[in-house]
Amino acid sequence: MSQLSEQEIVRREKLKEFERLGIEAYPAALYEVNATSKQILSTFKGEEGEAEWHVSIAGRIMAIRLMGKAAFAVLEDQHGRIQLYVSKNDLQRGEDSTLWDEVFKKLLDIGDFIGIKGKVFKTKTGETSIHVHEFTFLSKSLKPLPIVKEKDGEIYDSFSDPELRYRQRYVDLIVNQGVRDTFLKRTQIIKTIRDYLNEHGGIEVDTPVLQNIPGGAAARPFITHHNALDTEFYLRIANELYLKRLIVGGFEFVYEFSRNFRNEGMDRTHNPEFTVLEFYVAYKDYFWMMDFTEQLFEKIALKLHGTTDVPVGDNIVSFKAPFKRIGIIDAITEATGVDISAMNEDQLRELCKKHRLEVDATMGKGKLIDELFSELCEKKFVQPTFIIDYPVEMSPLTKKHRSKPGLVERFELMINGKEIANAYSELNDPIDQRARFEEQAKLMERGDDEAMFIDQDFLRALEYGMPPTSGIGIGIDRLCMLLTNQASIQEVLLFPQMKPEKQA
RNA sequence: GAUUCUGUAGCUCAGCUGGUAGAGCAAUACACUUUUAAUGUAUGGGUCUCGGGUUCGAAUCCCGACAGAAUCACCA
Repeated sequence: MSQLSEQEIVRREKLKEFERLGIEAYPAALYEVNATSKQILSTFKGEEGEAEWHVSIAGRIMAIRLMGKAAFAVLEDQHGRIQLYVSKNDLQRGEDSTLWDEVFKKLLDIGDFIGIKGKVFKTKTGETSIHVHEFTFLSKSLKPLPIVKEKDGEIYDSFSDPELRYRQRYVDLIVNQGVRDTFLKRTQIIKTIRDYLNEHGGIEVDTPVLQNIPGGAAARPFITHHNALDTEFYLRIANELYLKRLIVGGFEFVYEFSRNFRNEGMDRTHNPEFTVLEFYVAYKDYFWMMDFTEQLFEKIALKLHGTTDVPVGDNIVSFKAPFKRIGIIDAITEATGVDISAMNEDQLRELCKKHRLEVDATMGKGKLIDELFSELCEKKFVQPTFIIDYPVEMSPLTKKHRSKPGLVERFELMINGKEIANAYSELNDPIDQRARFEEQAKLMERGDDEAMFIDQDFLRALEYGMPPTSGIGIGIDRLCMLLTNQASIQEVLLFPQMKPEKQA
């Protein structure tokens, strides 16, 4: 604990004053609440003849404007802020004016929690307020909050240092109006998805985070150690292979909001732990999945914004289904003007070099095409677009295309120049799957540290037979960034990863 | 991981070419019974991120560390 500031000392001294007056600064008893700031503000009209409305509400004091024998204060509860009007007369108890002179005027600080009872009214200037006739101390705040002021939409003295905001998210949530709203939206997005999947027969499951073999994606994992087993485990990079095992087991529609962990760089679109929704539906293919996905996205946008047109940065993104669909080969051909469909690995490498893309010997045909696409095309897709039919080399878990040789039945959903979802007709041929894993093993030998491990148990499961299935992974954090119009992943994660704080 | 920028009061910031720190809000005291960035008067508050160096003298210049942001690389 570092040294206390002057203001912290003052607040601590007030605690002694509480004791002297016999008032509990941290009372144990519940406080009965029968209204919220939002309810009051949205229903009270202040018209003549309107019935008197006595409320009991609780929250944190965010401002005090003391004016002699009366005062205005601002109370913040979960739903918003409401103004309080307090006067000496109303807190007077016979001869005893302690509640006003001592408790309200001297001991109450910005940041303290109080409960109040009073009558709703409108002030001269027309602001709905509560005329307080009783107040109870609920919890004392010992640290001064940053004071953010606002007038006509203009913010003064904002609490804006990103480091402080993310490390002390609790303070950010208290003082910055709108931060709480972003996270409520995140919750609503997830709830909308969950409801939608449940309505369509989805079963929510939990699969292991600690895995022997980190499978289902190309990424570097975190490694941890189990003491009793004296074994290394990996934190999952994806849950795909486990969900498919459940399809083998007879579930026909499973989903999981999967916290995944990847030991890679951090920036404003990457956090070491992040959330992906994956779901798998038996007897479906990737065409069905595109239909289902665009319906889902349209529904989320409507639920959240009441419209399918969502502002994202400088653009308006339309989530109105159906979304555009284009083959990845066509997309690259369009961007480069060169038909790459018949090119071999060396020709592709040359093309990459021509566009000044970094390539090396470990990159196979699939990676080269991926490179071309993500460098030359990805950013162009602002409106939701399904990029479909990827080369087999870059999709080791995807079923071969039913009619296009060399391709697989896969799509990625691009929105605002970013990949938001990735889906396929799942590869369920165990012989083919084994061959694809062996390809990956070769890539690993060539030095690709993101190539997949061979998961023998997963192959064994497939050998028992998996129905034709379509599956998808949707990046929930990025979806939330889109729908809340945030440019940084840290704005949609309550506690984004940070380097450990140095203790003084 | 690389490059650039940033770190001064509880918060947001100022501090020119080196002379030992300032504003607004917040706090404290007083005044004010419908204010709303309330107002007025007065007061207090700082190991200038940390550690070295140059200098008579460093918030300021140099080196290093720590933390954050932006861009790039890797990736979702």
